Amino acid sequence: MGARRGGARGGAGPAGSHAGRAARAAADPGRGVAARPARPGPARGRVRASALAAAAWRPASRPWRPSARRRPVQAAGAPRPAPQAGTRGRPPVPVSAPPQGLPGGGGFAGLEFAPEPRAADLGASGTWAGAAGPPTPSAHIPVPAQRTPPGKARLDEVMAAAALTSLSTSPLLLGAPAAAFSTEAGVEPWKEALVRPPGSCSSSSSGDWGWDLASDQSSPSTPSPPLPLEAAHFLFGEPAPRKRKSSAQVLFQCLWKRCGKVLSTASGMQRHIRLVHLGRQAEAEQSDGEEDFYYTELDAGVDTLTRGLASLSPASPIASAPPAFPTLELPEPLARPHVWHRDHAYQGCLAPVRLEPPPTTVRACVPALPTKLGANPRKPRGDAKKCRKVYGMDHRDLWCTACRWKKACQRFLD
DNA sequence: TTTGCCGGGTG
DNA sequence: CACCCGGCAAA
Ligand SMILES: [Zn+2]
Repeated sequence: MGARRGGARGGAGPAGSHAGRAARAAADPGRGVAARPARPGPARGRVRASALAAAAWRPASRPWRPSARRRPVQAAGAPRPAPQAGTRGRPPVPVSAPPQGLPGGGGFAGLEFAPEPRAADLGASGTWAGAAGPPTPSAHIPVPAQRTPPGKARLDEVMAAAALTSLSTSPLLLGAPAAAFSTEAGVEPWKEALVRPPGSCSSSSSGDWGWDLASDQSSPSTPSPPLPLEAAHFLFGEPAPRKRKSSAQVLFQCLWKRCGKVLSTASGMQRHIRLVHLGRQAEAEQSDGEEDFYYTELDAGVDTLTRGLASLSPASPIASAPPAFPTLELPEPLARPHVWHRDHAYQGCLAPVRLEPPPTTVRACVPALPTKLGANPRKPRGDAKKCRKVYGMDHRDLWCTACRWKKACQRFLD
């Protein structure tokens, strides 16, 4: 029936607002996407950023998936139509433009001012240059081999014993992760995200995809959330995580973002995490158990490991898994690094893909539940905060396209 | 109340 | 197709 969609909810925008998008659309020549000023105020250059982002985002394979390319990408000096008087229930948002919220040279601003050339540049390189671009990581598994001071990777045998002692301590799931977040992500996550220039995504270096907020290079001591939450979730949600490991050999895998390091001893792993990721001085005895969160154990020789690897292979037949949930896909990307790259060219390399082993492992288990739930129509609802929550209603232009369209978020998948 | 997003619209 | 939003259920 619709028809009523004149947009203009009691909201506000009298003038052009009226036909919500209609107006905008008309006034919006080149742009299609981030054209949304999100609020009556004139949106500075901000748009450009998201424009780029949106323009490039493209899930590998997902529901309703918007096709990769949207309209022609923005016109250079396109004056933003601005108005768009909150067609939405933009309630109490008299706030001022976000930009000013930050210090002059502040992160957010950085992007906004991105000079056109830059933008164009990016667009180009981000999109295709990837091909000729950096060989990137081995295009396979996240190779750690990047930093990790080769120096002090030794005394682990020694500490093993000590570490084992503290190993038993149950992880303080509340403490560790929470703390990690509060450190920086506390206030303005979006800012942080933007701070990192889009270019850095494809920063040749070694495998720098996915989230790389302030993780390593910037501040080793301030661990950006690797995936503690997830880890926790699966640790608990899992029906029978560790079944029989008595006979099987057990390995320990680092869950840190793109580390995935596998060690044979828990202590070794703990030390690894403490040193490399937590930035602490490896003193096993002082371990508060936080490390426990950043690694998981694998059943070598058993499905866990096997499967994990399997899904990493280009030919991974995720088909086997129940179609209930969007499994973690990466067959394509892996097969064709180029495409892969393109994916990341979007929105300041937020968090599109996490094709690391850890999550994989998790995934392998989760879907097991829904098998029977096939009848269940509705998905449980993601646990992660989505664009809306993260960026807020103001800054809507920072949301991923999906979110803007009220679709399932693509950037922060569950 | 807010958030996430399905389903269904529009051009 | 891109884009938007009503409206519901979960949080
Ligand atoms: Zn989103």
